[in-house]
Amino acid sequence: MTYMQAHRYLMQFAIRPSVQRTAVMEYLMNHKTHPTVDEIYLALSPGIPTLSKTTVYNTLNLFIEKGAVQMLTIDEKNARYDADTSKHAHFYCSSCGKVYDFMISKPEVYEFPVNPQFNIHSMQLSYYGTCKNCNN
Amino acid sequence: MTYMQAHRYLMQFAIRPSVQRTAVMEYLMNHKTHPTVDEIYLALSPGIPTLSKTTVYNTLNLFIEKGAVQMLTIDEKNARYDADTSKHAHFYCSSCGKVYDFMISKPEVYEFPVNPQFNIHSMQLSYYGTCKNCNN
DNA sequence: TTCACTGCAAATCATTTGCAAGGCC
DNA sequence: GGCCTTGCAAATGATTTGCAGTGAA
Repeated sequence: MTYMQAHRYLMQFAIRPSVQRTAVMEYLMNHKTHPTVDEIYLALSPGIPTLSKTTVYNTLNLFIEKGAVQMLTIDEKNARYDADTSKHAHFYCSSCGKVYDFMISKPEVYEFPVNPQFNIHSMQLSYYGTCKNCNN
Repeated sequence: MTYMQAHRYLMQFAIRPSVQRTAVMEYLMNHKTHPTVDEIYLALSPGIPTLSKTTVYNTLNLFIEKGAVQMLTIDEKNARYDADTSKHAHFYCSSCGKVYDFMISKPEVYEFPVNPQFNIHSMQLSYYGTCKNCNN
């Protein structure tokens, strides 16, 4: 995924593509590891020395508002961000703290239930446990 | 749900039932609103004037460790706690911040998927949107 | 020129830690 | 006595806010 592709993607969401914003989106598209704010900041700092963590926060909050990324609440310590808004679940390893994408083969689990009490906008399906690397 | 029932429930999990611990468990059993630490503390303070928030934190962490309650990560602001460990989903209203229990009729969504990469201990199914009270 | 964006510093808020006092076996 | 529990105060760490400087349309 190139810088220009991230640039175009932002325009689709009517997000003005500044250098900082495009770099954050490019990073999210290329690193499907559901990074934290700190990880994004540390990764981009060398390339953009003036980057501040405030801008990373501002940028991610804007992306969420515009619907370009999803915030994951799977990890109680830090917010994590996912630019992949397609239907998939996540697995959180409580040993190493990594968040993995998790494809569930039953499509019906992703359907929004019908309930007159609730107007559902989105959902999150999260599994917890230990990953293979940590089990051995 | 009485104090004595909460007391017995704690014993089942090999949790020494102090006055503070039993009061926290009794509160969780009687208020299925997925309270935050602060809500629990504020509710119990009048009855137990010496209670400290540290003790509420200690107590809830102990309950989680022993498997007597589940921590919900549905709300990115505060941890929330649920003494009902049976299979059910949750709905988070992004307008009023309330967390509702949400029964999903399809039992298959609660089944742990089989995947050699992951050793699954638990899951959370969370829906986001606005509730009926906030829509009107 | 105007207005949105950026980034530093300070503030806020939830949670954890250190530690001393109290209570139970 | 010894250990577990409690609770205060301080520390930590993520996130937000205030605000002034910068840059683009």
